[in-house]
Amino acid sequence: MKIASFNINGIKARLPRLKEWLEESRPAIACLQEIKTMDEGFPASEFEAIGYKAIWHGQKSFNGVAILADGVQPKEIQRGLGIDGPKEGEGEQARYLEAEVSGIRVCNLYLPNGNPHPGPKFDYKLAWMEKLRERMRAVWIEEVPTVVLGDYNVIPENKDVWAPKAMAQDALMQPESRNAHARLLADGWTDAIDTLNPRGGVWTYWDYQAGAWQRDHGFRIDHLLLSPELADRLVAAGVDKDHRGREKASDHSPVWIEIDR
DNA sequence: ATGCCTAAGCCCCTTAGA
Repeated sequence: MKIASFNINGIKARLPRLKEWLEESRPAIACLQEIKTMDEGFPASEFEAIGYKAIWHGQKSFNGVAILADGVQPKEIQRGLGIDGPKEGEGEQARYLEAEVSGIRVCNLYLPNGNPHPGPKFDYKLAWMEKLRERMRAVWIEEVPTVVLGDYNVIPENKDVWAPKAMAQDALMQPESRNAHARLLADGWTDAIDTLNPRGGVWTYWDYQAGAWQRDHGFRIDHLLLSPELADRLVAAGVDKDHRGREKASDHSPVWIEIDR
């Protein structure tokens, strides 16, 4: 059974590519980030037509997350983490959606980028990570097979970026960001890609600018963290790298795990 | 030191991304 995460950077602009990927790789569960549409604009019928049922949490212009499942309706558990955005009075951003699908708890997230650093957006990122940790701890004690996946916007270690020096000032790899991420792992969660690729050098994102894709200047910021109940069933993990090189591609590639049963 | 590139909005420039 394949479970995937894909930051698609706009569901309207990406729809042909997204459907192509779903039909080619046929994940049982597909979590999307940055759908960049309000709830009304979500193309649910397009996914129904190829056998996927969905739940989604949209927002105007930015952010937005969705969970698709092959032939079954995801059962929503929670949306949002109860934390307001960094601008005065904007309310909560659409960055978190949790569901149960086929006996698996699926927590789909789009973590704040946090640039520029330092500043209110960086503070928001760190506060969001604390909220996420609280939620992960609450799910952990339920002892259900759980995957917490999505665009974490954190480069965990120097082996996860093409040139640490080039990114040194970026919010994605500040010590505070890394420490907050390390605390999640220290709670016991298993980073699926890292466990199977301990030497690093695996990228999930390549910038649109400066020929980053052609030069393979990427980094790893999309992660799948597994609870012990699911880590025991992990058989493979990978990145659908070739999708980054296609026409009208997202700047992220899909990442996935294969689990037993 | 800066732009590089892309998506969306209410719109031919700004905001946001990472």
